[in-house]
Amino acid sequence: MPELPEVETTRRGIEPHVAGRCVTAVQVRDGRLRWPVPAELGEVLRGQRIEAVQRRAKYLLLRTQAGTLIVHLGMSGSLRLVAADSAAGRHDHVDIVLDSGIALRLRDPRRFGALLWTCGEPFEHARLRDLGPEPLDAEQFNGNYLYARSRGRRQALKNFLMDAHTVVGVGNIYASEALHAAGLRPSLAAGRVSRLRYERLVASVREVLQRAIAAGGTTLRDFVDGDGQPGYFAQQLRVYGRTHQPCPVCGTPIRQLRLGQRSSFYCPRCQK
DNA sequence: ACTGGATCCTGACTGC
DNA sequence: TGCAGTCAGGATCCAG
Repeated sequence: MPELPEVETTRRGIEPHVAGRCVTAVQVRDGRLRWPVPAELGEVLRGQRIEAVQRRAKYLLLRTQAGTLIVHLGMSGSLRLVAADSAAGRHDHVDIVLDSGIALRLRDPRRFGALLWTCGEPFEHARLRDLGPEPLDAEQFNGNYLYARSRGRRQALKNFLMDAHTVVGVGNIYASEALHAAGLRPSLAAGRVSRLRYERLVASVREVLQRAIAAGGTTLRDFVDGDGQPGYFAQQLRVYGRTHQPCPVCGTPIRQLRLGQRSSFYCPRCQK
C-alpha cells in the first residue's frame, strides 16, 4: 500500500488528533507483524504525551519524552482514528488509546507492517539510519546526486529509483508514474542515464509525489487515511495498472514488464 | 559492492 | 462450487 504520499496523508490526518494527547492504554490484539510488537510497548507508552508526529521515508514517528514509536504500514496497513470503544475488525491488530477517548487503530491484513520502539534518537535506529534522502528535499535530492550515485550501476533505472538507499518513499506506483512523466524507460541501465535526464527525473518524482499528496494518496485496495477515507490519486495514474490502455499523452497502448519481481508499466512511445 | 531471487502474510481474482 | 495458481502499495536477507 503506502508509499510516501499515503504515509504523509496519514501523518497529516492523525497529527491534529494525536499530537499533545496522552496515551492511556495500548491494546495489542495480535502482535505478529513484520517483527513482533515489543512486549513492553504498553508499559512504556502508558502515560506518555505524544509530542510530535513526524515522517521519515515511509515510517511514521510518534515522539514522546520516553522514546519514539516507529510505525511502518507495510503493504496493506492503515492507521485510523476511531472511538476507543468501537468494535475492532479481524485485522485491527493494535489500538493506541488516547486521553481524548480516541484510539489510533492499526489495521494490517498482510502483517508486513511494524511497530518499533526506541528510547534513543529514532534517526539512528537500525531501520532508519541508512536511508537515502527525502525526495522532497531539494538540497539532498537532485540531478547531480542521482547522476553521481548511479555511475557504474547496471541495475534497471526503476529498481534504482525504488531502492531506499537511493531515495526514500518512491514505491512501485510512483516509480512507474515518475518515469513516465520524465520520458524515461524503466529498463534503462541506471549507470548510463545522462545528468540532464536525471534532472528531469528528479523534477518528475517531486511533481508526481506532490500531486499525489494533494489528492490524499492512491487507494488501490486497502489504503485509507486517518478518517477512513480513500485517496483519489488513482484517477490520475497515467501508466500504473493500465496495461493495454492508451497512454493519456500519445494514445499508444501501455506495456507491462517485470523488473525485480515487480510489475512495471510504461509507454513505449513517450519513454525512451 | 552490486544484483537478483526468495521470503514473510492474507485476500482477491482468474481459469479449469 | 471448489481448488490451484497468480498477483498485490514493502523491505529484508542471502547467495553469487
